Amino acid sequence: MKQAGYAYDEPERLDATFAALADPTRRAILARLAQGDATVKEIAAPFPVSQPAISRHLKVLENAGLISRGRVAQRRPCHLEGRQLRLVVDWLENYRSYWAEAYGHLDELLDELQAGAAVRQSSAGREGQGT
Amino acid sequence: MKQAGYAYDEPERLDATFAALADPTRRAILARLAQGDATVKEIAAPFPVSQPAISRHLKVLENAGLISRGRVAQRRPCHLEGRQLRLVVDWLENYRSYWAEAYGHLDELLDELQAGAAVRQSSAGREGQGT
DNA sequence: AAAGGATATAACCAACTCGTTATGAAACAA
DNA sequence: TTGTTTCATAACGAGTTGGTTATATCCTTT
Repeated sequence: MKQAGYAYDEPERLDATFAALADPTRRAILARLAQGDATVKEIAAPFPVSQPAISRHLKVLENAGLISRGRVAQRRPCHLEGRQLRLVVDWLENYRSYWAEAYGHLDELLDELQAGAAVRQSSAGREGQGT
Repeated sequence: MKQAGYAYDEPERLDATFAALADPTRRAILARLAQGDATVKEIAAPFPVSQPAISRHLKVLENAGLISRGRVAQRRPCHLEGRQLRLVVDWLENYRSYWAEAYGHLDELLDELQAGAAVRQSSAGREGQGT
C-alpha cells in the first residue's frame, strides 16, 4: 500500500477524482467525451445550466485528472483521460473479492460469460441471442 | 429527503456513493472493513477524530449503500457491502476502452497481457506497436 | 481597428460537509 | 437501582460546492 501525505489512505488525487465523479452533470460530461472530444460550447449545449457553470465543472474534472484540454483557435477541446479512471479501477481492485460475487448488471454478467464462450467456441454450437 | 428525476445520468445513488468514496477517512474505513466486520469503536480507534465524526462517516457510507450494520447487544457491527461497489465497477465498465489501455499498476497490466496471450496463442501475425 | 464568438474569472449566495462538544438512549453489569 | 459501555443525535462554526450574473480575455474575422 502506498503512503503519501495522508495517514491512512492513498494519494490525495483520489479524493478529487471521486468528488468529481460524485456530480451527475460531470458524469454526463464524461459520457459525452467518451464519444469524442468536444469544445466547451458543445459540451454545455445539452445542459440546463450556464456556460460558466460548465466551465467550472470542466475545471473540476481537469483538476481531478479526468480530462485534459487542448487549444484550437479560441476553442478549448476537452479530452477524456483514461489514466485517472484507471486509478479508480485500480483502487476498486483491492475490493474485488467483495464486488466480484455481487450480482451487478445482468449484461455485465452475460458479457463475461460470452467472453468465456468466445474463447472455447471451437467446439459446440452456441445459440445465444444478442441485445 | 432527496429527489430523483435527473435528466442525464444514472441513478442518484451513484452520487452518494462517489461522494462517500471521496473522503480518505471513509475509504480507510472501507479498507478496515475489507478485513472483516467491526464495531464502531473498533473502527474509530485508529483515527484522530472524535467518535461522533466516525458515526457520521458510517452513516454516509450506509446511505451510499457501501456498508450495512447489524446489532449485537449495544454494538453495531459494520459490514462492507460489495453490491454497491459493484455498481461503481459497472459504471466504469462503460469507459473500459479508455482506461483499459492506460498504464496503471504494472501487475494489472501484466495480468491483461497474460490473459490476452492465452487467447491469441494460435494466430501469429500482428506487428507490434511498442510502448 | 473594430466587432464578434468562445471561454475564463470575479463576486455573490444558498446549501451542504466535516469537524467539534455536549448530551441522549439502549443494553449490559453490579 | 445505579453505573458503565457503546453508539447516536443535536447544535454550532468554518470551509467547500454549485449555481447565478456580469465582465474580462483571447482569437478570428471584417
